[in-house]
Amino acid sequence: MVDPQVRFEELVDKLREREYRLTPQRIALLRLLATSDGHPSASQLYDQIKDQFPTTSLATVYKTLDVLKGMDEVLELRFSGDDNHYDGHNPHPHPHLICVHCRKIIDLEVNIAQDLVQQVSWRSGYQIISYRLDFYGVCPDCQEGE
Amino acid sequence: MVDPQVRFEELVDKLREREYRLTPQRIALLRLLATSDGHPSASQLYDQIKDQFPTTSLATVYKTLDVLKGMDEVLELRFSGDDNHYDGHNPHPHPHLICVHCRKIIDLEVNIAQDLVQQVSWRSGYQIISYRLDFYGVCPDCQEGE
DNA sequence: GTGCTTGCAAACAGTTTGCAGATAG
DNA sequence: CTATCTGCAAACTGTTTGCAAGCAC
Repeated sequence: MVDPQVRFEELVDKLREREYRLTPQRIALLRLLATSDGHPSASQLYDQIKDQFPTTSLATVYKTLDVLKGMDEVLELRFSGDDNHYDGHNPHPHPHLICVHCRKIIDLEVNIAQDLVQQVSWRSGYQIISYRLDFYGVCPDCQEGE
Repeated sequence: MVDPQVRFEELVDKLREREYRLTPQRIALLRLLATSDGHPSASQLYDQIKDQFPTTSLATVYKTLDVLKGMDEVLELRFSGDDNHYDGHNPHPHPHLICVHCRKIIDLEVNIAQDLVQQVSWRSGYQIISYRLDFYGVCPDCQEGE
């Protein structure tokens, strides 16, 4: 994983390059995205920003996330019956592993799916643009507790 | 794919077995699920049922879908920024291919992901329960039109 | 100073729920 | 006959939008 500080500065630079304004709220969000290694949801991000900026609003979080999504700098993960989660480290599609018990979401480092994309494209005639691969299971910690 | 009529009767039997009541609205929904080979959304199903039962409601569609989900007889597919779609043919997880242009959803017959599940389970220590694999792309029809 | 951004509140969409009346078994 | 199911309407959840005031540049 990229160093959080480096990633944070990268995000700041990208916003500046495109002449987006660097408000304190945005800085706080960028820092959170760069440092939190889980995959926080919008409201989790909001809760943490609120500690520093008590008047901040969820709408602002969403608006900034929209900007970042549009720049392909965060990956939005929508889950069944859950709110969306955001990955600001690696904005490109990659497999995730979700614990159905504690809801922890981890990245799968292995990029097993790259071969699949080629195969599927070839077999179906589709021009494959992207994919989404999630595994649902019980993580080692939660297996013990049962 | 299983013959729609056979699948329809199968669904009817499963409901009867568990002593759910076979109302005309439910019969209509089961028939739709068994025959429609796209992956209809709740409101698409509702629209079609409404032709036969003008007083039917979306809530009833959802309630019956809930029953079927609970029996593992339909697979609910939630998509980003879209409403849920339902697969009543093959209720077990399998890969899908979604055209980002015409929104068509097709099943991938290949079950490439079975090996992956094993690999991931072994590498991560997770007890894998299920997975979700969607490819996003442009289908052959939509490629021509561009 | 200009106009992008914030933050509130209200709107929105899909889904779920409560309940009185209808109906399958 | 009775418990389940229907269908309406209202509630709910996460997300989006409109707009006046605020602030980055």
